[in-house]
Amino acid sequence: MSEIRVRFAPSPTGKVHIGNIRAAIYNWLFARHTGGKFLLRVEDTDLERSTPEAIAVLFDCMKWLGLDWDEEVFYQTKNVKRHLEVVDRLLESGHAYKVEKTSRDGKTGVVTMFRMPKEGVIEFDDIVKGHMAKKAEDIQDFAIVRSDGSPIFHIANVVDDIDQRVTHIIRGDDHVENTFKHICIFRALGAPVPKYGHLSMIVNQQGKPYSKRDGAAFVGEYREQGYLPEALFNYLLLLGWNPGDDREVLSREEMIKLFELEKVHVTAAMFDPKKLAWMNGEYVKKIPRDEFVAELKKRAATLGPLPEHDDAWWGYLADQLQIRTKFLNDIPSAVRCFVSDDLEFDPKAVEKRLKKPGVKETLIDLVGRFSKVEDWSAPALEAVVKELSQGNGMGPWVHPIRVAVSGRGEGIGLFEMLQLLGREKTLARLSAAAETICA
RNA sequence: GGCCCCUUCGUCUAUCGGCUAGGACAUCUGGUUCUCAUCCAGGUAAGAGGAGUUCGACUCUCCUAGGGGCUGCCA
Repeated sequence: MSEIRVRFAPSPTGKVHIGNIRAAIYNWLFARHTGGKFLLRVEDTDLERSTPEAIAVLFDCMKWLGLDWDEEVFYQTKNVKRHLEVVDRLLESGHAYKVEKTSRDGKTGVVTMFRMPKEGVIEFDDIVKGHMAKKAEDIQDFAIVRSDGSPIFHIANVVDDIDQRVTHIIRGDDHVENTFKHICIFRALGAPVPKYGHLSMIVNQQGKPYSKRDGAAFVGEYREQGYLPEALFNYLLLLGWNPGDDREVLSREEMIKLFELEKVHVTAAMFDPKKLAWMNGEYVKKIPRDEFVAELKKRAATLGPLPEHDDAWWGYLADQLQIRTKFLNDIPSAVRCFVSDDLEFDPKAVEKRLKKPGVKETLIDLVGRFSKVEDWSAPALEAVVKELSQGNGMGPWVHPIRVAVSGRGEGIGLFEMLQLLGREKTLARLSAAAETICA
């Protein structure tokens, strides 16, 4: 059997780091591309942090991004007995020994150490970094069982990989040194050594590993901020890989078809929130209209009860809004004027557009003209203002109207806005602004 | 300190010895437009430094500098 089996093996801490999830993405794509299996192993040996809630967060993030896994979830804590059996074998074969040690924090006890070869070179061909070699003498013996009898990462990780029949280990760059050690364990156990691929880190502007101090570092934060999972997925994928041509926005199918581990970059990549934001906008534009309408209603509803409108009305609003929405979280403020009569007036816009001489008269005049419009539609309303402007630009009318009816200086096309608002609200708001706000 | 790895526009990157060094984001200019956004056209901007190999080097080799990782009874 030469079936490819990869795994994502996070320790659940309640948050999923973007660098970590990128490793999951690469593993997943590699498995899907090669027709192999993508396994999930929960390294839950830290009982303090590995709560059911933390594990739920992990599953949730993966589902959100569409990272589905094959076979049952493997829990590391359930394999402790195996880990210790294997350590016994290592002890018997002389590959491990017990010794009394004092730890950094002053605890003294007997730990089990793995005996590293004392000479020779340990080497492997890393799928992304190329040939790697290190003299065995440069690596110290290392602990595999704590003085309290619990297995340590190195042994647990290797034994689990053997038990899960993992063929390719794709993980973070920070594990390269461990890999030299782990290869020695595989060999001592007579187990086949898997292939390795080490992924570079995602770094901040200073070139240091990207952390929460640099901005949103966890998947959940992007979700809360209204990023689309497809955009985050696509962006993270591009941070260290590209299809070899100019394509950047890729469908999941294209990603699977094109992804090759050999083409993953060795160098660390700086996280650029601006490009992620751009990509999010690209994906927002791609949302099918009916889905966007549903999203629109859902988010508009956070402002209060939705006004009664037919599907055509919502569809029209969605058409106007979708191309100028970068983040779904921007929707509430953009639709506030349609959902609520309690407008939030932007002081700057009010100052600039309403508190000017003559504006009051203009608005009152417009109320008169608009009330005579029979067909309350964007083109008809535009015709009214066009006539007033006599080809000199509609700015002097358009801007005050916009602020008067929406409270804001920007938004969807004004006449589309008025059409959506309807005659009654438009006239009422124009009059109200003229009476109470204008100088 | 020791060991391992890395180095093309501000950022993500293309280039697998022929380069007038291409694309995207960001930025700037112009156009469209009632604002914002979209869209369209265009501009600025890069091979860390030094040797070598070669007819020819961003691409290969070496050195230097700079950066990162690891050096736990963490994972």
